[in-house]
Amino acid sequence: MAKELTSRKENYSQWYNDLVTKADLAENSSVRGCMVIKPYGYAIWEKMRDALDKMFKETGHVNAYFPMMIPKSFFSREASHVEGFAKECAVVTHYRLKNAPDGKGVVIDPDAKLEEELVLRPTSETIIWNTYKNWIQSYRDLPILINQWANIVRWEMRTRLFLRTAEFLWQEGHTAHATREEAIEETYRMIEVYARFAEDFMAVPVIKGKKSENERFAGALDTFCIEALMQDGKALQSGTSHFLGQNFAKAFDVKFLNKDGKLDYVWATSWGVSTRLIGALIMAHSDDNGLILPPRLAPIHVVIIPIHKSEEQLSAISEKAHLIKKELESQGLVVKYDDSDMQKPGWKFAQYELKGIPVRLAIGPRDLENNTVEVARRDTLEKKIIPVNGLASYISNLLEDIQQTMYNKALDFRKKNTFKADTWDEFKNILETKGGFVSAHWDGTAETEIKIKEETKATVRCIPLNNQPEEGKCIYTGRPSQERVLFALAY
RNA sequence: CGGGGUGUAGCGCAGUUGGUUAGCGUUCCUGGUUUGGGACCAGGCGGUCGCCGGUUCGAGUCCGGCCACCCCGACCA
Repeated sequence: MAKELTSRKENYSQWYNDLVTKADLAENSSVRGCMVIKPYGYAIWEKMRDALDKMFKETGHVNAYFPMMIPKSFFSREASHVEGFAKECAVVTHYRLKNAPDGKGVVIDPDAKLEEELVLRPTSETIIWNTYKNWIQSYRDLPILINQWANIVRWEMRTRLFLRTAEFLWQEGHTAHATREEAIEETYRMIEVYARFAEDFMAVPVIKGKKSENERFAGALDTFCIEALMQDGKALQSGTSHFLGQNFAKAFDVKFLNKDGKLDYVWATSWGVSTRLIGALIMAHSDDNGLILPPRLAPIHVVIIPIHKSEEQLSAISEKAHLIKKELESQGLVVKYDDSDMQKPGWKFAQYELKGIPVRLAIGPRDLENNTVEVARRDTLEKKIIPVNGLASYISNLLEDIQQTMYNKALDFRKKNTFKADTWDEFKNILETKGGFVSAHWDGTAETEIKIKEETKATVRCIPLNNQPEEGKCIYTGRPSQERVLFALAY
């Protein structure tokens, strides 16, 4: 119906772009590669942020804030970290503008050159570990369990709204521990938190796994991730948790006195999810009519639309609608009653479907007579006439059902699009014809992964955490392998 | 940074070998009729044709330069 939306079949990425802009989530800004997150898109982010923040607090973390600008020299401390980010750093070199000599506009004041350039954070490990150094002296100061909600700048070549932009919002947790075991435990704990969030709130099933050497975070010993499958068969990395070992402690000389009175370097983790999750949410669930939002992240749960001919009818309907609204709100739901006379009901139906509001109620003269409402659920587009009596409990059950149905549908999709490949031909064939996750043996070397990537564009998304050991041969080199890993084309 | 493409009203586009006052759809505004799946009629607002220069009696149109954006690659959450 949505006459303005490109269909997924016709052009998946155009569909995505159309959807993001037409559902009013975000738009491109006048700064190349940077997006404006519009109120509706930001409302979804706020829901995500609130849920995650609560989960972080429940696992013992506190929030803090570190500066956006980081002295350039900090980046040269940890070698692999620099290498990972050097190519995408924006650098502040001056601190003053002045009027142009010709009177047209302003120019950079050459006299205001910074002694040391500042880098807009692509991530905050360096500034944070430079700070932690001053906070940590003994094991009694540990652990430090801090999270920050912040913006990040990474100068990307090609950008797409939410999926990859030059600036984006995220949270980054940075923890410091006395022992290796404790840090590793924290790394696992947080990947679990992310997986739980993705599945319980976003209704997106994810594979928890470990990254290959190629895909690992620059500066980490191990990177764990959650990977989700999108409707076009491509994987999207949706969250990462890194075990940083003592790399940053060594780079920033952060030592503590342990119980035995000996100096040791501190163990670290970092973990993050970003506004990219909104991209995952869109691509996992939505259809050709528009967004489909899981109730637990929908900014508005229920929209009520009156259908009337006369003013008298409208006021009678409004009266009933307000009662229903109040009752639903008392159950903690966010309800919008759209009695605006600007658009016809049909237009509103299409509009709220585009915006992905989980439940729509329509009330017309017939309903008034019968004391009913028409209930439409967004995920299946099913419509039912329901008595007003007991409506509130019906709706709250319905929202639960929608949440669950969406998850099941996404899980089913992933199952149907996860394949095993045992030969190189099979492997290539699946990637070319079907997409999805391909479970295959791999010899574990970076060289082989790179070769496979060159020939198929697919990468090792992760080595699943719940993997069963299995003797096999690498799909590419034939060398022995102990377990299957997941390959996919990725965003 | 390579290859391709596009810049004309808020959005989507047309504009012929150079020729009057630059047009169509949509959105928007006004009034009226409508309202159970994207209504209709009438009237109206809205433009430095990406920018700079050149050719010409005359440039959206031809020439030169620049800029921006999009798509495909390399790079990445």
